[in-house]
Amino acid sequence: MTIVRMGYVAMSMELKNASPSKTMTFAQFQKQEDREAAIRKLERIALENLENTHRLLKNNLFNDVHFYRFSSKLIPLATHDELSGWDYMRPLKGKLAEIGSFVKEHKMRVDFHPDHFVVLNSPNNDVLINSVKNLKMHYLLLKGMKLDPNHRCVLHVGGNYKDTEKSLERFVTNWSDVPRPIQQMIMLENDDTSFTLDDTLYLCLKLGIPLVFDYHHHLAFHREEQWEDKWDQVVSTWKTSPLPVKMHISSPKSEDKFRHHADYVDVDMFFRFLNEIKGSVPQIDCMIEAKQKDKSLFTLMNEIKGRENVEMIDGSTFTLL
DNA sequence: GGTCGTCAAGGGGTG
DNA sequence: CACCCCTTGACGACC
Repeated sequence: MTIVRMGYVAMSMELKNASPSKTMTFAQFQKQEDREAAIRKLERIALENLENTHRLLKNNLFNDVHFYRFSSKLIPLATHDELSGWDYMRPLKGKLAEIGSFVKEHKMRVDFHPDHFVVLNSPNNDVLINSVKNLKMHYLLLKGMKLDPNHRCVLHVGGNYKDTEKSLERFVTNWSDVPRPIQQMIMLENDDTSFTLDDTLYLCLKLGIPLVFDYHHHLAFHREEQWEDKWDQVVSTWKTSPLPVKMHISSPKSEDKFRHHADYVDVDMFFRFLNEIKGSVPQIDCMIEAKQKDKSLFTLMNEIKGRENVEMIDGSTFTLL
């Protein structure tokens, strides 16, 4: 028996005018004559993004959804070089605390997926420094929400640079330059071009990092490894985590665009995975990465309802018998 | 009111 | 090395 809890990413296809990712480009910022006024504008945008995030969380509660990935674009230009003196957290404190209490009150799981230019295994030191800076922003956001930052940020391993082994070892070397509190915030995910489940598992076991298994990525990119043989080890990377095992679920757009995410999740593909791991963990949290976001979650739940080895708990959670 | 090029940020692949 | 692609949502210039 395993409890399965579904979540979705950042934005809603059903709630209107609720973007948590509004932005201002650096070009626009520079065009403003009055720098202080331009910074106030950035702050207004960030606050609006947080207000919409709060609306989305309330909407999630209404729809029985308790697992959600925040946008990583909440604060435009937060870590841009030209804005280094800006205390972007100051105007957001109140709203962040409010969001945090809401999350805790309703026992929701929330996390982040920083953008792809956060690369911890880069051979370029500036890239590493900027990556840590960006992760620090995520850390401060979680602290502002008064949430335990442990295992709230999922990352890819990074670049392969045509040498998997060296690139994995560079991850290990660079890892020691990452401050401890930020290390503890991180989870790693197998990707679809550079690092397989085996590669990622090597780092996770060596460095004590939880592994977020992406089933679609694994089908798109693997060597000889069978994921079923590795599953127990994947689960073991979560031993020290206060949170349930997490995975990503999505479906290929088409045969020739296999890596691209489809609008919805293929329920049969999902159950091929679930039936294999059923009973191996008390609970698993599945993050849906589909173009139709929350809409694909609701559609999938409707399809799941009809299956025989399923007992519904609520609109986004079920027991797999 | 709708469409399309552009945007801070990295890396992969091709020629 | 030059160039375009990936991926993402939103902005804003333009029609």
